[in-house]
Amino acid sequence: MASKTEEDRTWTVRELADELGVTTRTLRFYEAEGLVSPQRAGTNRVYSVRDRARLRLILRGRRFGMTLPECREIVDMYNGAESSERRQLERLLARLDEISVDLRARQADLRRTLAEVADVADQCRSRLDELA
Amino acid sequence: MASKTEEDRTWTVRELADELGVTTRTLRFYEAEGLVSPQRAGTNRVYSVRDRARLRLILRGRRFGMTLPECREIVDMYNGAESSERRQLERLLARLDEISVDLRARQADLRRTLAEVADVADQCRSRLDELA
DNA sequence: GACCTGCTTGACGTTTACGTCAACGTCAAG
DNA sequence: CTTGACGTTGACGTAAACGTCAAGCAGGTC
Repeated sequence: MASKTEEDRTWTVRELADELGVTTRTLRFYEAEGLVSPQRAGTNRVYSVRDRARLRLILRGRRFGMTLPECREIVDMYNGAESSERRQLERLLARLDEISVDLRARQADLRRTLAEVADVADQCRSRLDELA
Repeated sequence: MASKTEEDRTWTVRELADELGVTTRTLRFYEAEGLVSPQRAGTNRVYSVRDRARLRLILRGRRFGMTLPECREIVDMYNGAESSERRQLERLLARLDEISVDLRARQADLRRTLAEVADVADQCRSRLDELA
């Protein structure tokens, strides 16, 4: 029996756009750029759970300042992990390593930034104390 | 005696651009946008240690996907911490709090991303093992 | 004094990532 | 059967963040 769980849920453009916090234009644009390929019900777009997952990945990439081509590279990789070509898998692993190096650098950068922000806040509080 | 340490070092546009990994155009653009205001030796720009610090902050912001206006807000705050107006300091503190909340969210986001990347890498390795 | 190097200021071009119409199809409700 | 609500595809517009000339000055050198 095909269990009809949330796996089968679908979304219209508007529904998904609203949920993801973007406009329908954005979703259509991403499709035109080949970042997602939702099914169609006649002429209308029907987004699947997988489509939604891809889009979430893309949007996260965007929040980190990645360009759309970069985002595409990432999402393409995610479903490339089921590849069966040895060569391909090795390239993927190498790329994943590069990415995680970059992400770790960003983490460190973030930590420093947070420390600095806290520092400035402390200076503020000191000044405020002086004024009291 | 004015100790002539590194505090007094200055840079030309090119020197600083090269060091920061941007073009001179970028530095001039940032100046036109009011993000930095280097001194002049005659007509030529002379960047100070402080200018450099501001620029590093701005560029870090950019790496995190902030817009230039957002970057400006940040750098302006950094030297606004020496303000003496109570009202101003309180506003600053509030804003700093917002920022650190945002940064923490990004941290969490980054952690998730790193975990996922590691996960995909594991899947890759599994597949490679199967192929052996 | 010609030449080169490095700086200057415009001014216009370009790319990215969408926004914003316009014009049209479609399906259920009244 | 018409009226919305929601969808569709172009096509053109736009803001941000620079890139890319062009034209010119300033100072050192051969």
